[in-house]
Amino acid sequence: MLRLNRMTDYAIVVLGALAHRRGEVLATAQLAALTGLAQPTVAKVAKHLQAGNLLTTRRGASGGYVLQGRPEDISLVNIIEVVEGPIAVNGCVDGAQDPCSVANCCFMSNQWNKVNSAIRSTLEGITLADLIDPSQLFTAPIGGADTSQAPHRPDAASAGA
Amino acid sequence: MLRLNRMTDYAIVVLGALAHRRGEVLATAQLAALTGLAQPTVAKVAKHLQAGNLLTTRRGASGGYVLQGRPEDISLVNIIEVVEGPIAVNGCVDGAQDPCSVANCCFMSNQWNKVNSAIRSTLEGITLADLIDPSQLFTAPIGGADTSQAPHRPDAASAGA
DNA sequence: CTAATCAGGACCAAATTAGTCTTGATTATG
DNA sequence: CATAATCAAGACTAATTTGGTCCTGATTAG
Repeated sequence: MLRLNRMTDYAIVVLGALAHRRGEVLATAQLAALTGLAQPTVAKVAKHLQAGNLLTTRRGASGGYVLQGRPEDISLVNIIEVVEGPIAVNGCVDGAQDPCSVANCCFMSNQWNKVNSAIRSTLEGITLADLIDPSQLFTAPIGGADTSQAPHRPDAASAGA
Repeated sequence: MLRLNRMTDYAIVVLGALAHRRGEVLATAQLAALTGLAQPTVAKVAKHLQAGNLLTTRRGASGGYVLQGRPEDISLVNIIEVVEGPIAVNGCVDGAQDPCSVANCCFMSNQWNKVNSAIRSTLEGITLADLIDPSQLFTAPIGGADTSQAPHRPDAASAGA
């Protein structure tokens, strides 16, 4: 437990693909092929990332997405907060989305804030560059049959067929 | 996001109450009164904690629960893992309850394990004693009207009435 | 013996999450 | 200029998870 959303996982995989092809404009279809995710899912994730300025967009024919900034400069906190909102172990920490309603939050609030910022700074120290191991990443050609190394593919069957 | 279960919050509050009355045997009814939680909820949480050896039990009339061990020796990881199961930011880390099905888990698995153990060791350094501030804790008498300082009370209305 | 209390689940309801689909705006290309 | 490709935005549905309640049985003090 203490899980990340699956969407966050997806986001990281998508960012990984973009990082790998730095500078290239990749459309959702290409990203879907690279990551093994379904195309609508890629689109949904990309929307979040776009809104969070983690990638830039080019609309229209031959449009797509480009990673914004260097992988070493994108921290896990960054990605998580763009996709899931502020990190908050419970409703008692500052910035929680559905704050604990008791008083100005309960008496433990102060302690929880410490816990939260401890976790936060841990995640801040980890970057996209750390997460992706370029030597193993996305070795399959676009549209290739071998997407078997792609992570998290709930729709792996259709992707593989 | 990256939230704890509410049950974990409850567990901590319950443990806090037991820590405050160290040595005393407290029944679910008393714990409910102290914490402002509903009695069945206390019972449910206590069951978990009992199974995880975080508290000892005395059955029968005038039975109840006692904290097992010192608050300084009970870490947050301890509590979380007893209530929620192993800490796992996603299905790619060792010990996850619903492991990612791809290969022996995806190529990022190794990185995720690092992230996970970073978080884990952060939480390992925080104890029950750190979380509860004895000076403000559970000042209301048992059954007293003033439970307004108790945290997380979805059923606050009934508790206060 | 009786009443109080924990043990262990089953069960239901509500909230959240994941995933799909539709419609509309934008732009490269011929 | 027409067309096709592509992103934008969000509505909608289905599945899963979580939270909370309740019931039945075992244990034990008085």
